[in-house]
Amino acid sequence: MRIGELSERTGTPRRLLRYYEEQGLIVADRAPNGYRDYDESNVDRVMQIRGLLDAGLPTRIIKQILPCLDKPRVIHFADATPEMLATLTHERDRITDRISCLIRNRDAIGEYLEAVSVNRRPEAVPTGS
Amino acid sequence: MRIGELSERTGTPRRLLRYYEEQGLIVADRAPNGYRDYDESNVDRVMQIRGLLDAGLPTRIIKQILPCLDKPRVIHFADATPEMLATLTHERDRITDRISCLIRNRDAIGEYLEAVSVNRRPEAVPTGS
DNA sequence: GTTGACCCTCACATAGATGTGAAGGTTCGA
DNA sequence: TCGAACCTTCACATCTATGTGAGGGTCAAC
Repeated sequence: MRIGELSERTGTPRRLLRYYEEQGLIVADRAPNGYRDYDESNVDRVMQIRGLLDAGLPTRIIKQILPCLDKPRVIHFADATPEMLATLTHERDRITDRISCLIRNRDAIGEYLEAVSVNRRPEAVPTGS
Repeated sequence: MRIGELSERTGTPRRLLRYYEEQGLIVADRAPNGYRDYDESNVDRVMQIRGLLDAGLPTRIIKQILPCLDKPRVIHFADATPEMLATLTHERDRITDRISCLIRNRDAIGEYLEAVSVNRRPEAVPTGS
């Protein structure tokens, strides 16, 4: 598929698809006329990328994570240098931190919304404190 | 406490503490000489802010979330306009999306690391596919 | 064979979070 | 009273992900 279709199917501006390619996050074949030619797997990959970017990861890190997401993984074990494994471990832990932070805050928002929906103007809310 | 101490205790450059204030995320009293004067609660608040920024939320959104985090909440119910509640609901859902994305990817990294630790150079990995 | 809808590269612009430093006031201890 | 270590504001710089558009090629349909 060409860039327009990928753009539509992923809701991503063409500009960014080219940018992700420049950053080494996706690869595209080229048709004889120079047009980029994407295969089906790029749809999922682009969604992954967007999700991770939105979650605050920079392209530099995403690039290192992406090989983990391909199944079967066999081919990619060549990348598994000790430094790479250390990086991955570290990033995994940082992601875990992010997750707990987000869960905490989401739950706080949830509780707030709950409290508001129960009583638009409460004098006191049982917070346990 | 003054900005230097808050900076040290939160691991945040002074520059950013001033920036967060400018964005309306924190407030500081002023000593007679003009120095910012923070109270204890700002330590936690700054950590919240940094966590959320790191998780990809812009200061504009963080500003709207912060009131949810204060307990007791009683005072803040004044902010609970319908638009605000809609925004919060929406942001909560977006955060939930981010969380699932991060969990998916973290687990994928985990599986990758696991696979590597079991066998540095496997011919085939049981992926279920 | 021209038009319209694609595609290409290149390049400059923007926005948000952050780095850095200048120019200057305050406070405190030697 | 001087210097060190704070603090202030202001302003320009940087990086990353994006927006936008110019200048130009390709191709299918009419």
